[in-house]
Amino acid sequence: MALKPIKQEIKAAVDSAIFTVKDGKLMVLLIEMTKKPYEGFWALPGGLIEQKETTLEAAVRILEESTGVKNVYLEQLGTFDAIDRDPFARTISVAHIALVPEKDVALQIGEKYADVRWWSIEKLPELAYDHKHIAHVALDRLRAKLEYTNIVWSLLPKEFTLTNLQAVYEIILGTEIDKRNFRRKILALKLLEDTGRLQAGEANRPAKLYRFKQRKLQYIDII
Amino acid sequence: MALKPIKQEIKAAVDSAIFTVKDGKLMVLLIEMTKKPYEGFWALPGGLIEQKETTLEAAVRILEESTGVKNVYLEQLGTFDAIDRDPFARTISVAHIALVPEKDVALQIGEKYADVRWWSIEKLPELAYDHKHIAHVALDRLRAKLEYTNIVWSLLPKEFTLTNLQAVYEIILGTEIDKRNFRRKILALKLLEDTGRLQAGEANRPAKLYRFKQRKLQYIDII
DNA sequence: ACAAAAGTGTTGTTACTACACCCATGG
DNA sequence: CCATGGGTGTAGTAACAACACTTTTGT
Repeated sequence: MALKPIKQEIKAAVDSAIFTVKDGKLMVLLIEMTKKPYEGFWALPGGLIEQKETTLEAAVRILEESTGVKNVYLEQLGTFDAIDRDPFARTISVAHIALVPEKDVALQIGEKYADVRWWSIEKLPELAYDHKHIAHVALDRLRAKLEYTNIVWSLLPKEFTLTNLQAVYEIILGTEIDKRNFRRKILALKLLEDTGRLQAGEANRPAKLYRFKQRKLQYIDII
Repeated sequence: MALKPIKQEIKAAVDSAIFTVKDGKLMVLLIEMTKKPYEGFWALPGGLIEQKETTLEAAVRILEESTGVKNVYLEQLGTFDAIDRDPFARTISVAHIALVPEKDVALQIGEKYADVRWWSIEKLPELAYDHKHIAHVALDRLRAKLEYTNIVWSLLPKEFTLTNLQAVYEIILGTEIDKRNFRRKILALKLLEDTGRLQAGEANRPAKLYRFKQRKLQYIDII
């Protein structure tokens, strides 16, 4: 398509903002880097894409390498390509968002990293490349999408109480929600079904367990 | 970031879905290709990105080359990277959406194309590569964004009547809207201001001319 | 005077917010 | 019997949909 053939020396990478809710906080997974000039910095898990894989496949691969999880929610966030975003080479990064239920995760410290762990999005360490920017855009997208889709399912175990669900909304949005109004609204959406079972073992009245009717992305009809 | 250095042979391109409203229809700009195997096919304007430009800069450049317009609304749509999307080489395409007011455009048939023209999105010709898919995703995004942002400004001239504005909504959304409800709602958003002037020369009562207070993207508060 | 588009209000319905008490269980 | 979180209803307000006639201009 180009008028004159252009000799491109551009690399294509993926980076993933992997979120979970843990200890009452929204967390993002970061890896600690070993190479200069970013030794000691943290970064979103990522890597170059291989010749015969799509960016989504690369994101799936990298997600499994760092967390051991499969079959989680994953979507493309966007492509970040500031010319100097990577000091080593001109690299464009196709960023993704992944959402995982905390208990599914078994963190794996790859040989190329110093460390891998969850960080609260409220206090992130210094990040390599443009990853602070990517993380910020990812968080905005997550918050927005919570409002008009059913993505929360991807952060919750198969069965959960309405209080669990409300807590996830409150944590991500950073707001308090009235319990009665929340329940009326979420049930009116007909996304959930009652499992007929109760949560046992707590020192209080047992809560009903619900599940999502569909564990895949649905847009909520605002009209 | 990669464990072993990977020899990548991946090219990075941009493609743009350039929309306008013309003759009461939503149109997209296509170029007719000259090279095999896509000779005679139409495609979204695009090209490889250059070493020292960002994808957004490349999209701006290509937009100006094909339409002569500058300073129009342009946003990244997403990256399309199916492995076999381009039969010549592994190419990932960062697709963009551009919105232009029809009267600003002076189409320019570049030397590398057989033809350039507007096509109604209702009846597109056969498209090269995965451009049918990209065009479809672009249209979905445009429709969605019409609902929660003020992007319409980018399709209208500086001054316009409320009827003009309503027509653009109806054309893009493909629905009819009640005139009274539409006016009440759009004015309540406080995005418009009355210019104090009237449209003259029509064989009917002259309509007030309005303009957007801000000609840049704003999100509409749903709350 | 006629055609053509501009402009304008009301009513019924539905969704949203704010708010406080009783219930079932474990210890 | 007490502490803990689970569960429920109502009233006032705001937003929305549906609907028809009068006004101003050019010809």
